[in-house]
Amino acid sequence: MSSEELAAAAGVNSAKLRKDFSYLGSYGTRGVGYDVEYLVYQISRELGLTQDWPVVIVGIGNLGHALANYGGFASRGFRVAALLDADPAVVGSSAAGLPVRHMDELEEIVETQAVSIGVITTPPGAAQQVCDRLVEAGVTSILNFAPTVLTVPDGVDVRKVDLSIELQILAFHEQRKAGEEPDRGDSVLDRAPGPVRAAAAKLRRAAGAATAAKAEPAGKGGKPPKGTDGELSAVMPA
Amino acid sequence: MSSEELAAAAGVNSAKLRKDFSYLGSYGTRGVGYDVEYLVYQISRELGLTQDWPVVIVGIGNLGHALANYGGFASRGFRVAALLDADPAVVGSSAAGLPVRHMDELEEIVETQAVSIGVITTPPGAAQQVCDRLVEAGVTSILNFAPTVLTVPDGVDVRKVDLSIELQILAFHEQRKAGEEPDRGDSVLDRAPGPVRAAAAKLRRAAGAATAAKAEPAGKGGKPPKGTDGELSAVMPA
DNA sequence: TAGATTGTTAATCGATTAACAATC
DNA sequence: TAGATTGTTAATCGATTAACAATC
Repeated sequence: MSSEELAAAAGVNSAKLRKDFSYLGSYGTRGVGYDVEYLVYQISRELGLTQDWPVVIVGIGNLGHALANYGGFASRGFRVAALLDADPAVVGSSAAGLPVRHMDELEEIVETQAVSIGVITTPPGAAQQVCDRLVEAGVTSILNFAPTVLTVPDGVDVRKVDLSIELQILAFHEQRKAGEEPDRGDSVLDRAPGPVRAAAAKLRRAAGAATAAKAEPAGKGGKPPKGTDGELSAVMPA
Repeated sequence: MSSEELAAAAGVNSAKLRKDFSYLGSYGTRGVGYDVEYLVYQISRELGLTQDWPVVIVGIGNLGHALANYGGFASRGFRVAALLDADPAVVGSSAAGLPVRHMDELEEIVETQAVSIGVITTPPGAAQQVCDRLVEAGVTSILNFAPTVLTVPDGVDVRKVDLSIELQILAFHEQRKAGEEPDRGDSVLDRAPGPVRAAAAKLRRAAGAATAAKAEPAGKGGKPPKGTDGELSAVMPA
């Protein structure tokens, strides 16, 4: 398949696609194109998706359960090495066919199964303590679903998942839809500088058959800079 | 507080911070700085976080439960208007203090409570059908947790949450850590072009006291382009 | 008024893309 | 060999940042 076809399918520029691929190596054939299966394998390998990654999930409430059952993990090479909880009422139950084990077994599990990634789905109050214990046991990457910022020593990676962020992005666009004029004629945004105009265009596409204009009261104080209409293109994804 | 102080706290450049703020309006005072409380209010308003956003959650399994209980929603102005499920065994139970209602009540709920945002936490097989029904009922923004790509008409926004993406990012860095030389001296990356060097530096920071080098077998075929060491800076966040 | 800091312009930097030599 | 398409260079475009006039 040619870079042109791949780029069309992915919705990107073909030169960019070729340049990005070139960072991984030289996996195409001039005059022919790319072998898709081979390409997928090479990218997967570079991303670490061909490896087996044992993970422990700590805190088996609803979210812990949901993650244990999540099909997307297994298909990307993540294997649940153990489900752990500190609550004796939960320990011994099972989720996704695995027994919930006690936190005290953490160290042994991490060591014997060479676990380097831990997932925290505890209540916020317990998260830092669990995190410290994971790190102490030898875990060097932590995925945190608890709404707390975790402190870790150098050499440990933490990523925080905020389940409401995507909802906030939707609400932002929803708010803009409500403010859109049903009339699709010229707008001050068409005369705005490049990035603002692009963002406005995307917005219009998204808004489609515009919803009824619900007037939003103008904020007190301060007027938006000329030609931007208070556009948040710089901080909000389309 | 001055843009300099705010920028230091946020870890960004102060000129960028002022420029970004200027897209929203003129909320600072020359010679003085920014009134933080006022600024927070203005940004929140622009992002739509000062509005009340009623949402429906469809599919009350573990993930639906977890989201219904998620504290981050309420604090950002999201109000659960209803929990819905098609399974009679689940309808009538309660989650987060709310009753689970039957899918058939969807249309009435969306209309009477002016719901414009729907959250889908059903199994993948049911997601498109649920999505169609939400759209039909008048929902114009959909947050999809089911591992399926949804098709929607123009004017409807969809965002898909893949719970394994952050885990994949951690695994990517974990893989790089394992390949890092404990010796922190010069590396081919220090002679690489700008973006690659920057990514390498970030990686080193993250890796901290390097973990023991676990040799990763080189992939068959194709060698990385000169000076990049197969770096994925273009596609992977730090 | 003198000092401080914003909002914005202009310069710089980096990322994207057009163009093309290399080569299948 | 002629046609096609990669991998990469150079040009373009856009985003970041330094600098500074405006002004509190």
